[in-house]
Amino acid sequence: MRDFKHSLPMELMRAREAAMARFRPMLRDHGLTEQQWRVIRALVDAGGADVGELARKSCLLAPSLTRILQHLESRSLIKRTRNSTDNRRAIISLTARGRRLFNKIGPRLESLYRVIEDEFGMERLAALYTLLAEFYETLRASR
Amino acid sequence: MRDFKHSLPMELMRAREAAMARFRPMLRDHGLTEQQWRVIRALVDAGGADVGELARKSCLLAPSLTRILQHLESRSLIKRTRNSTDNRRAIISLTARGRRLFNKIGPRLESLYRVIEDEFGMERLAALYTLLAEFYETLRASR
DNA sequence: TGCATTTATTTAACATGATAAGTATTATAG
DNA sequence: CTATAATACTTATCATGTTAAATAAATGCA
Repeated sequence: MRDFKHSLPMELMRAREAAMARFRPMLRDHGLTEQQWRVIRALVDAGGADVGELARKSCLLAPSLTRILQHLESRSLIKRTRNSTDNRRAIISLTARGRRLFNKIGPRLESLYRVIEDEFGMERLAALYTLLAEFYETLRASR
Repeated sequence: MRDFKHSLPMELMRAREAAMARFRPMLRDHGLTEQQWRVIRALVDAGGADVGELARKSCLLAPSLTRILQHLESRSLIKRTRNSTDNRRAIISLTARGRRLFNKIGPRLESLYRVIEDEFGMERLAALYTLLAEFYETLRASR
């Protein structure tokens, strides 16, 4: 049997964890989890979205997102609007406070990211991105 | 700012999730989570280890591992022994039942893994492994 | 020896991951 | 129209992720 150390899901996890270890402390300093940050960032990117779209963009399962949105709403970082044509959908968007928080944290995370770029090299990083995207698409396509 | 879709941690997570989606149903059929399986597999690989070593090999945080070991022990899949020279350490090993479960599930997961190899290609898979390992080492080294 | 320090593991508290089931609203076949 | 199915969330439940603190045993050193 293939060596345990070469389990692909575990290698992907270790790589991800190595990266997140760089970002997590700063998010924590601002009272955010990495998942909460993903939601905020997805909202900046989309500028308002329903829960389903947000779940896809932030790679979160719907039940997790429900809880996260409750947290973010209680901190007044997001707000909910009703879609008048479809009352099942709740349209989520950032509050001014949410945008301010993004503007404060975003650049700092970007600079941490650039450190990784420098250490690992842009070319190899680009190669990694490409392989990851291809891997994802390959497995999705043949599902 | 860099496009949200190109967040490295998220790409790593998506790729991992795409792979795990193939494996998880079969593990679930046998009442195992992916983390429980990682522990069992690490124990087969090591043939008995203390909790710290097991945490490293299975990429689990100690508190998670503590709970997982309680579950596995209650199902009689693992057993604990005391290390006579250091009473802090608990030596964990598989029971006969644990080994039987591994022998039943292991080959089936292997064949699922080979499907992925076929779909994505051994060469690209090897390239991905290499990049992931290098990425992990790079970030670890400069921590 | 005696005691502060380190190491190994567990417990606690809160947040998310994963699956199934529930609820409300919209779409659709008959 | 209207019963029924599909859609969009939400709730519930159990397991794990993450951090901090607690516990207990081993080590180091005055």
